Amino acid sequence: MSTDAPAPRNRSHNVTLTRAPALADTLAARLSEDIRDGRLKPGEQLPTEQQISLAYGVSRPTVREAIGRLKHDGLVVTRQGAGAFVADPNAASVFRLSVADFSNKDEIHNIVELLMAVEATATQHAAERRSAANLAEIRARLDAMQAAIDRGEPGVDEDFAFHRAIIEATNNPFFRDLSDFLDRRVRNFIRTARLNSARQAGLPQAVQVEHIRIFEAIERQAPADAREAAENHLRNAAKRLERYLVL
Amino acid sequence: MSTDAPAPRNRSHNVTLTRAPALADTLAARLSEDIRDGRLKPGEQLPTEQQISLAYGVSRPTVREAIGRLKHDGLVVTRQGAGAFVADPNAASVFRLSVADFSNKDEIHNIVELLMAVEATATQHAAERRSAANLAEIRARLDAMQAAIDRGEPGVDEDFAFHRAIIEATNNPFFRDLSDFLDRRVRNFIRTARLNSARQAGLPQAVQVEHIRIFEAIERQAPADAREAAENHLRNAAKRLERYLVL
DNA sequence: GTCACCAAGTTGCCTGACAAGTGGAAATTT
DNA sequence: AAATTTCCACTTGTCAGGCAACTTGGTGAC
Repeated sequence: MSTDAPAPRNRSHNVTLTRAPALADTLAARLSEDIRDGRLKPGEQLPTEQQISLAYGVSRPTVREAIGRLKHDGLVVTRQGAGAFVADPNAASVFRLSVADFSNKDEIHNIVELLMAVEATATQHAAERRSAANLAEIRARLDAMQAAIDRGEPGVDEDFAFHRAIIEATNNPFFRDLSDFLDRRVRNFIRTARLNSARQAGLPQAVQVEHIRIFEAIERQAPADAREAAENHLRNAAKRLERYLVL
Repeated sequence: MSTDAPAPRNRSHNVTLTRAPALADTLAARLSEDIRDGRLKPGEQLPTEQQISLAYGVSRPTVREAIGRLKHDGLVVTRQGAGAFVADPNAASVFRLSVADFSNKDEIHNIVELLMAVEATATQHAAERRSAANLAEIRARLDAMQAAIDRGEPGVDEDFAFHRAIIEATNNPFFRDLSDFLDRRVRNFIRTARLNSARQAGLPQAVQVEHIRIFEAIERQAPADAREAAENHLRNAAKRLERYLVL
C-alpha cells in the first residue's frame, strides 16, 4: 500500500508514433487540457508526481518535465513540500499563442485577421509619435524596397523590413513582438506554400504604391490617414493571399 | 579528458535567492537570452547537455529541463542523436508574451494600448458577424451588469463577462485568447492596486451607458459604430485608470 | 570510386537516492 | 480538556549513473 510497490515495467507502452512526439510533451498537453477544460479547477491540487507517474506509466523525471512546461506557461504553481496547484488565471503573467496546424485555412484566416488589427493600429501609433530617426529608418527601408523592385527582385525581405521599421516606431514592445511573430508566420506560410507567383509581373510595384501612401501619412504625422492606408494595404494583401490560396 | 572526470561538488553554488527561482528556470533564461541577443544564431548547434552541465555546474536532468522549456517555446529544436539546434525564427509556431514586472507604469500603458487595439477591432468584427445566439448572450451579460449596479455592486465580474461575450462573437480563437489574457491582466492589476475606489458613486452607471452604446451597435450590425463605441469606452477606461494611477 | 558497416557521440528515458520544505498528527505541557 | 510543541510522513527539487535509440562521420571491403 505504501511506496514499496515494485516499479511497473512498461517499456512496451512506448507510443512510438512517427517522429516521436516526446513523452513529456503529450503528457503536458493532456494535463494542459485538463486545466483548460475545467477538469482541474484553479487552486486545486494536482496529483502528486508519483501518482501521475503511475497513472500514465511514465517515470517521475518525465512527469517533472511535463509539469515544468505547465509551470513555465503559468498554468500551475508548485510549492516544494506542498505540491502542485492549478494557477489562478487572473494572475497568469504569460500568454502563449500556439499556431499548430498551419495547413488549416481557417487558422490562416484568423491569424491574418489578428495581424490586420495589430498592424493597422501600430501604423496609426507610428504616425502619432514617430521620431525623426524612426522616419529616416522607414524611408531607408522604403528606398531599399524600391531598389529591389528596380533590380527585378520580389523584395520579400525588404517588404518585411519596411513593416518592421514602422512597428518599431510605436515604441511598444508588445506591438513589436506580436506583430513580428504574426508577420513572420504569414510570410513563412506564403513562402512554403510556393505562392511566390503572387510576387510577379508588376505586383511588387503595386504593393510599393500602397507602401508610399503609408509612408507619407506617417511622415506628415496623420494617424487617421496612416491607419486607413495600412488597412487598405493589409486588405489588399489579404485579398491577394486569398486569391492565390484557391489556386 | 573523457567522461570519467569526478563530478564537481558545487552544492555551495546554490543561488538561494529569496523564493528560489529554480535552477532550471535561471538556466533557461540565460540560454534564452543567448539566442535572442544573437550569441547563438539560427541553425547553430547548442553545446551538448553534458557540456552545459559542466559549464554551469548543474546536473544533466536540470539542463534537460531548461532545454525542454526552450523547445516548448519553439526557440530550439532537438534531434535525437544529433543535438539541439537554434530554431529558425521564421518557422517558430509559438508566441510567448511575458508580462513580468507589472509595477512598471510604462508596461501597463503598453499593455492597455494593445488591449485597446485588439478589443476595438474585435468589437467591430462582432458587429459584422454576431449570430442571434451571440447577441442573446451579450444582452444577458448586459442585463446582469445592470442588475449588479441596481444592487449597488461594482459588477467587475459582470463587466468582464460582457466583454468576453462580445469577443466570443468574433469567432476567432486568437482574438478570444489574447483579449482574455490582456483583459484579465489589466483587471487583476486594478484589483490588486486597490483602485476599487474607481468603482464608486455612479461610475458603474456611466460605464453602463457606454456598454449600451456598444451593444446597440452590435445589435444593428453596424461595424463602424461598434468600433467607435468600443474605442470611446476603452479610451474612457484608460483615462479612468490613468487618473487613479497618479493618486 | 562507391557502398555497406561500425563506433563514437548525443539525446530520450529510466531507476534510485537524498536534501529541503510542508502540514498534520501525536505527544507534551498547561 | 485545551493549547502548544515536536516530530514524522509526504511532496517537490536536485543529483548520479545507466541503458536504449538515433545520427554522423569515417573505415574498410568491393
